[in-house]
Amino acid sequence: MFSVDNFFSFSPMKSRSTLKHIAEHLHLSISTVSRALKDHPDIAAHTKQKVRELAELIEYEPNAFAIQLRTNASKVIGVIVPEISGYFYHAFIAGLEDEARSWGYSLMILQSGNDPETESANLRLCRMNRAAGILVAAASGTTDLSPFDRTDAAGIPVVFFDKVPESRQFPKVSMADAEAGFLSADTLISKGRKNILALFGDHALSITRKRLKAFQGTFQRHAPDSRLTIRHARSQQESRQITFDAICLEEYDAVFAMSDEILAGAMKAILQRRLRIPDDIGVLAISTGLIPSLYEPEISYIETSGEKLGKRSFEILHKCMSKAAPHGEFLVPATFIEKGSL
Amino acid sequence: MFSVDNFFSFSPMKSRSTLKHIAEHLHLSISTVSRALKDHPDIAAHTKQKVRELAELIEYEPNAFAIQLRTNASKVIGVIVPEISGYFYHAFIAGLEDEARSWGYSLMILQSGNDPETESANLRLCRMNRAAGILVAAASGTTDLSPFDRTDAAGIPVVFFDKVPESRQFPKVSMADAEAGFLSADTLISKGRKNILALFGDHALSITRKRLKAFQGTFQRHAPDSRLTIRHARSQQESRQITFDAICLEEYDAVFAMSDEILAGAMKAILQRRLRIPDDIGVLAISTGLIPSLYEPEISYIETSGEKLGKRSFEILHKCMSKAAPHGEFLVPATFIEKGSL
DNA sequence: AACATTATCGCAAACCTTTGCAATAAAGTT
DNA sequence: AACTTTATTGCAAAGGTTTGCGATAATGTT
Repeated sequence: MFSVDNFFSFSPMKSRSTLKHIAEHLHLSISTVSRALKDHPDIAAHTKQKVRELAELIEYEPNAFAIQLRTNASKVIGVIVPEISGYFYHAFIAGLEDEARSWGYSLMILQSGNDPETESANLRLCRMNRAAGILVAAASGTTDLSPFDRTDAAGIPVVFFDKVPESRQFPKVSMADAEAGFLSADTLISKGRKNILALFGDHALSITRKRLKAFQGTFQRHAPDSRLTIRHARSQQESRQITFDAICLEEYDAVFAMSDEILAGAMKAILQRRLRIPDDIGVLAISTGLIPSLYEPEISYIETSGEKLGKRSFEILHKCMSKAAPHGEFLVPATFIEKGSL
Repeated sequence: MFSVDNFFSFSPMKSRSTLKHIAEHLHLSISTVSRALKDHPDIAAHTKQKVRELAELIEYEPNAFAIQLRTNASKVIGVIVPEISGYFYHAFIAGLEDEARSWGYSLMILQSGNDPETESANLRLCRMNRAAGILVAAASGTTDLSPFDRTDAAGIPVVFFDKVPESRQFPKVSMADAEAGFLSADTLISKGRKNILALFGDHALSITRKRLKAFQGTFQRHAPDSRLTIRHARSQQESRQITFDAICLEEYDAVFAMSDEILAGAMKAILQRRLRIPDDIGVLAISTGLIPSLYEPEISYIETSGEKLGKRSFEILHKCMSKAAPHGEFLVPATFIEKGSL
């Protein structure tokens, strides 16, 4: 019938493997070829056979651009994060990619660098590429939500995660911060820790306030006689300094760190003072899990899994994309992972 | 002339802002509008003015699909890595994104999970999406390079990074492993360490062999009287066990870890034995930088920066995309970062 | 006044695929 | 024999943009 050679002699390889070429060499119409390849019932079995054979032979691969133009939809999900690196987002992205791939979607990753302007430009990119949906961890400076409105109006669902704005307009998925705070306090109480240095992040951040509120509330309710020393740190260095000063001044039962960054700082101070864990001092953190696994003994922690958040976020976004618009805020539960530090 | 209202009354917002609509409402042809928007000299100044105004008013955003179909090229770079998370790749991706964005490119991130089949599928995805170029950290099981050939034949440049195959066909960019090995040895020697426990990864990996060879060679040449204990570990746990056993049996000057994972294991053993750094024992690692910064004192390390590798990789790929095909292997230099552990 | 130049702009094809509908031929039904 | 079904395939439009070339009118040149 035909060989690879004489096919290619007609059209030299150069990505010229289109429906049209298959059609020409089989003396069929483009539409027939198109239907044959997607197993349309209208097409005769022997025709399908021939088409499939040639398609395989010349390694036909559909042109995504044409399909996307025709259907005006892509299988790409835009992801906008302040930074890819750092303690948290890469885990999120990994989990998200896993889930997305199993549904046939790919990820388009954009960093905002915490700059609302870049964020807006990235959003525009997603619109131009007709992303199927967008996941956003808002830049800390973002107050104007109109760029997101525009995206939403263009029919591209937007779901916020982790750093979510106040607005109730968009679906949001975040860690169960209150639960994590509660669980932290509960764990410390049940381990009999009474005199605790509790390190939190920037008080301006809602995540800090949520965790702190639940943490304090739980102590007041279930162990009002405990001694709680609350401190706030805005960086690893600050956390270290605060911890060091504190443990030099006084003996604590335990140190609690509300995040990986804070934990890293606190651990430095503890290592510097050469305190024994858990005998001299107990340690508990809210964490993604990597950092706690680096010490000896490993640090017990309340897990706020980036992977899980990623998977969950995709689920919510996926619902949004299939017209069944969910609404409100969704929480990824926190769980206690026991290691040897308490 | 016209108002927003009566424009929208004609065509209700629904992402219907195309060149065609601008043309109709301005009684111009599509081509004129297209040219006006890209400041083509053929178009009269006042026409450009009007077009731009309306375009802005209705928030015109070009349809990327149509452009890509027309030009058969996208501004997307495919990135295939074994895993996004882990000690290294997220830093790479972050650096790459930074550089790519400044050139107007976006990233499409795919995980292979170290599975050659998934890798091949991801490659196909990149082809279908006519990626402008592809960066690949090969899955460890990948031996058949034909999927990459096919991509290359389709006119999409492929550049390998980090995990690079033996083949000399594709450009490769990787860390200067030999240099890192040399630098490590040199640093240990110049700090006067004589009895060293040196921990390396899986000997089957080329990265291990390169670093080890340079490391050993340097000692033989510059400090042949040193006592080197070489050990191989395939995981954090193994590294820890090996280190623990070793430092229980004998007193070492220093511990050297050839990677973050190995370092993490070694540090656990050191912490467990409560050895003082750097007095009881010195520590040096080849690392990305995050892990060493978590201990007290921070660990000195030879930096193999994922960010830098990302930026460099983009540069090489960028050259490939502009027909100036570079060739061979490119190395990102390693530098010594001094902290307090030696 | 006849011609050449310049400034603007529109036509139409091309990129590749999908899909409603029409067309054709073969087979079955009365 | 006239008719309806069924099976198979093709036509053509649509999706939005880019671009070579042709068209028109206005201006400049001899």
